Amino acid sequence: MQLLETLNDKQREAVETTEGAVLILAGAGSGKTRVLTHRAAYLISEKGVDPWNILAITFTNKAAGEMKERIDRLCEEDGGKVWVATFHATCGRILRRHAELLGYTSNYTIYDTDDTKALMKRVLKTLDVDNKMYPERMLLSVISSAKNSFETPDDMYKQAGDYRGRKIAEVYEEYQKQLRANDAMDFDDMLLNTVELFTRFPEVLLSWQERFRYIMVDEYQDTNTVQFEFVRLLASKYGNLCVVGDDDQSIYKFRGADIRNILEFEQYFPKARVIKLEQNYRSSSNILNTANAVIKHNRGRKAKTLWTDKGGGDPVEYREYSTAYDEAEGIVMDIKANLRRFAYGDCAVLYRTNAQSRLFEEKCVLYSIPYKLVGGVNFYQRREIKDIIAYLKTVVGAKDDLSVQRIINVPRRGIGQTTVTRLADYAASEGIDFYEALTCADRISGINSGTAAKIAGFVSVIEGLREVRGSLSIKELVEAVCEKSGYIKELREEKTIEAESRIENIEELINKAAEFPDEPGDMTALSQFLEEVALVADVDTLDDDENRVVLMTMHGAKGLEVPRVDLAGMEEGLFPGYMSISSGDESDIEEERRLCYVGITRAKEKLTLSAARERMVNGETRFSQVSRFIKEIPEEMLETEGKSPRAKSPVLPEYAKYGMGARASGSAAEPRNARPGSVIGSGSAAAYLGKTLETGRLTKLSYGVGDRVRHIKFGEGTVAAIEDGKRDFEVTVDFDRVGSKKLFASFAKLEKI
DNA sequence: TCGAGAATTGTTTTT
DNA sequence: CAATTCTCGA
Repeated sequence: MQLLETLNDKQREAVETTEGAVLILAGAGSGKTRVLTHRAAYLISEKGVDPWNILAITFTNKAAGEMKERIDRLCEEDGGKVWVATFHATCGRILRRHAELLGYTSNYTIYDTDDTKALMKRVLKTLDVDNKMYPERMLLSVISSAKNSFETPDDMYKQAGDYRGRKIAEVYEEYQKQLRANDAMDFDDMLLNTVELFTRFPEVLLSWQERFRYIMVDEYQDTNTVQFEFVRLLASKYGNLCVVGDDDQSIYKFRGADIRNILEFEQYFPKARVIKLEQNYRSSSNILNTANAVIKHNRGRKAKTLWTDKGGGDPVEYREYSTAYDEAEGIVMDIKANLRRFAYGDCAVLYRTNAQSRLFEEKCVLYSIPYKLVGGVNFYQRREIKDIIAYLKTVVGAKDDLSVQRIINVPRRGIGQTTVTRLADYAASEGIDFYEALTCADRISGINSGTAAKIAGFVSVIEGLREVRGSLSIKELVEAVCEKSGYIKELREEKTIEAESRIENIEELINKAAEFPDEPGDMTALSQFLEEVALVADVDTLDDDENRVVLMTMHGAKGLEVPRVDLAGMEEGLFPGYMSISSGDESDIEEERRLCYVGITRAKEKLTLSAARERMVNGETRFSQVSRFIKEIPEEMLETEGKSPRAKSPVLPEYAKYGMGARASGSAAEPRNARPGSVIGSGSAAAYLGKTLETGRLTKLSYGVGDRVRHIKFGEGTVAAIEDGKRDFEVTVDFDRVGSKKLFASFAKLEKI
């Protein structure tokens, strides 16, 4: 039983409780991955469970790979047979098997964010909706949250309070229709459809219940309602469900994650055993105390106190720079100066937004520091990669119009927008696929013979590839696509550095294809390859063994641990972000605070926090105050280059403004508090540090009780009451969608309609 | 049809 | 300051 020897009492309890529902509340760094891997190994080697019957769901593919490897190492039998995958990969694999039952082909396509955006554009065109009034981004996010709460277009239509709401429901309906027509699913659909499959076909559900008798879910705090339902259904026969999570690390509310899944787990599973892991093995006590100091400002969390028997370690540092440039330089130089202690691979720079990465990247290049940038544009989302993938999809015969339209003129074939529109219209009127329309282009009115010949050229490229696909491996097929389509040729002729790196990326894709095990002509394998490619996240490409500084967002850093961490951009308006401050909803701030907690707890030995007083945002210089999260840390816990940060009196730039850039204040959309020349907070050190944060007061509101108003996030509603509070008006609004909320007028930015 | 240059507009976070 | 969209001339 040496499997259990390396575990503490609580961990051991978690491993040994194999039957029934178990909720493991695992604080940051408390060894939850250890518990999960040991639990799987214990099930196999001590309880004699067939690895085939175990399902473990992780948050990223990288985590899945690592967990699989560790389980394998722990047990002599083949732990490799344990199904370890993300929610999306799991659903993808299940759906491949039963797609026909739901009216898809087993060849169905997965649409990523870019694809759905393109599709939405087309939806707006077919419905003749003004995309100024209804931006795609907003529509997609509304649809996504609808899907995450099982809301159909019909439901949405019935619930809609006004014209706008009904219009959005119509868009949702058409969007789904077009997805269907393209035999495609977006990320949300993958989960939704699996749940639908399980509910509509009990015999299918039963077969999977029999398969997965033991289920474990990692990062449970970030599951959404649909994922919860998926897990609940699967576990409802045997009831062996073990979830591991930490409510303090729930950072994906914007993506539909519902923290109630963890807070109310015991209500869903009354017999659930709850086990708390509170000993932290990762961070020094100075770091841990800092994390605790911040997170304790959140309400509505499960009581727990992380502790460690580690010593204090290095003091946590806080550095304030005058510009974001200085900040990047300071951090990078400091990493360089401390190389004896922390190798490049031991360092991570974390920030709130991807946009911040550029400065760090520049400085790393400047001082020739090896770095790895995670996030931003995913490898598989690069244009050239998506083009090749689109070719592959077309060649396999996926009825994905979007893919065909994407590549019909790539490389240049002289087939323009007008022609594509004509073809699409024709296809729509005849009720055929877009590609089919291409094969009879010469019969379509409005297309002249010259254009028809160009289209025929494209068709013959595809047909030629279709003829050979049966005898080629995936790798060879990718090569054939690059060759026959003239894609590589066009890039070569460009002779720019840009084109050069595109070619390199394509070669990288060919390498990936070569690694994929398949027989020549195996179309199922090709579908799998395309699916895998669609579900790769950027963190997945992170290789721990490389000796490079990691640059990424705090979201991306979840699940990671690094000896040295720099948290950059600790400024009000950036972190916590402007949106969370202005929404007037305290729970938004709490989510940011959890993110801060996640960031802090990534560090094992050394943590440095930093802020810049001045930073370029949207081409405008923005001045900010120090993040409230810094102020939540007791002064004596922070070391600030000998001096206390609060004793310093920083010089306030003349046009200091709170939150937004200069343009907004000039736009006169609403009365601004800060006229140029009137410095908020009077420039004294105390005011700068926000002890007496003075946002100025609105003296008049543009709306009154009974007026209809619009809120940037909650949508439309009616003003129920206005109270003249101490420092601001407190406005109570009954929102159509989200119910009644109390907001501060100066933050909420309500718009009268 | 297509490219160059102008204009506009935008901010979280990601499977 | 981008990145994307728009506009216009060839």
